[in-house]
Amino acid sequence: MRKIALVDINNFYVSCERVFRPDLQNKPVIVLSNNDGCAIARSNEAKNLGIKMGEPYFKFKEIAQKFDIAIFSSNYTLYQDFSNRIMALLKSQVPMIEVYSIDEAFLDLTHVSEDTLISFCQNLKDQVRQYLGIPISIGVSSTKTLAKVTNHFAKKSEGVFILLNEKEIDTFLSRLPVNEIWGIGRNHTKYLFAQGIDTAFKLKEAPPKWIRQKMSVVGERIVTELNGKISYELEEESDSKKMITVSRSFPKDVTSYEELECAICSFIERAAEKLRDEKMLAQKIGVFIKTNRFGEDSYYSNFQLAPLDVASHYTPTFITAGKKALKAIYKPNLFYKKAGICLLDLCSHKEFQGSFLCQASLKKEQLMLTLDKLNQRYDKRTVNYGAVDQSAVSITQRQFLSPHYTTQWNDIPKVK
DNA sequence: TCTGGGGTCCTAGGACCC
DNA sequence: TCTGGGGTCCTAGGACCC
Repeated sequence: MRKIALVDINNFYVSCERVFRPDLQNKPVIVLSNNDGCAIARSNEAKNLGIKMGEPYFKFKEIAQKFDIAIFSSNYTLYQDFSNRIMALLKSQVPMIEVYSIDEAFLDLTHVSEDTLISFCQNLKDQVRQYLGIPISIGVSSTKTLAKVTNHFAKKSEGVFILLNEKEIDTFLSRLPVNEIWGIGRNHTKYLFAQGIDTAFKLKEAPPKWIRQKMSVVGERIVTELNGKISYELEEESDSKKMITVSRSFPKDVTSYEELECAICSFIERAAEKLRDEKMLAQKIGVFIKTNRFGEDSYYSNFQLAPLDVASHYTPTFITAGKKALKAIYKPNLFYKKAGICLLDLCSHKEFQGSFLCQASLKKEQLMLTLDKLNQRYDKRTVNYGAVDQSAVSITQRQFLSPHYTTQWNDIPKVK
């Protein structure tokens, strides 16, 4: 039988901060998101005070003061560094590991005999604690989904938990609300509850065909895994990224074009930097802007650019606006036109150009023309400045597009 | 007043080709 | 006025994850 472990770092960001602040052990601690917006990591003590994941800081500020909660702004560089060290340590102890996220990894422990499994895991846990000062939990079962379930119960006990016996698995599945299963989110939960499926065990017993119909293959795979059959294999080598995004919510509304342009240009620089780190090339770039999603009407606009078009040999051919954007432009207060112009500016941005095969492909005039056409199509509607709350730049990458694209990263001409 | 950021996968439906 | 069928590729949007 396969034995798959899920290692999860407990309250990861909080645990990192505590390494440098041992006085905060057993005290409530919270790490906030960008702009100190909301809680993204909570110590157990903070959880017990009722603070929810993602809760905005201004909503729990009073509680924080009253109970003397230690508050930290996030320090992702530090957390990533801790993560790398922990993963390296785990890697040195097992034949196969899949680093799933910054704070989680799946390990293949099939080689470990059942009677030594607990001590093996306990030892891993102790090592991470000893060398890095970080607490982890380990759950072991026969599939990834079940390992996730097991880890859930590991957190409630001593930090190591093993479930391999089917009867025992069923017992614990009966105790687990269906929404706690990996891959069952808000929407599926609502649907499943309406159907009377409220525990993991009931989902396990649900007819696969019906699940497939209602929840697509994704649901079907979950049910398969709950039944102890693998549908998600461990994947050791992570493929290269398919998308790179740099996005930010603004601390206050942005209402001028200059401000917006400035923000987007800095996103582009960062995105291009990441692209180079990955040694990849961009196929497409998109920009979106959003008005405040908590406002009465929330507008969203998304623009895409395809600078590399195989058929026309690198000629930039179109700017498209998504359906939502098309709908949105019929509403006032949207940066429709301005966002388009912004995109054009990006094309001449040196960071951006560096990520394409051929600078000559970026002809501003051509893009201007396309944009003009687009504007004509949607009428000379007056577009006012609106308040933009969030913006992003994303780059998508696809494999090299044709045999002609044999250029290596280093051969790409640098832009002066 | 203040509400994160970065990803993946799946599907329906449109565009396009022969 | 009638108006193929099958295949592939692409995109937007939904759902979910940490």
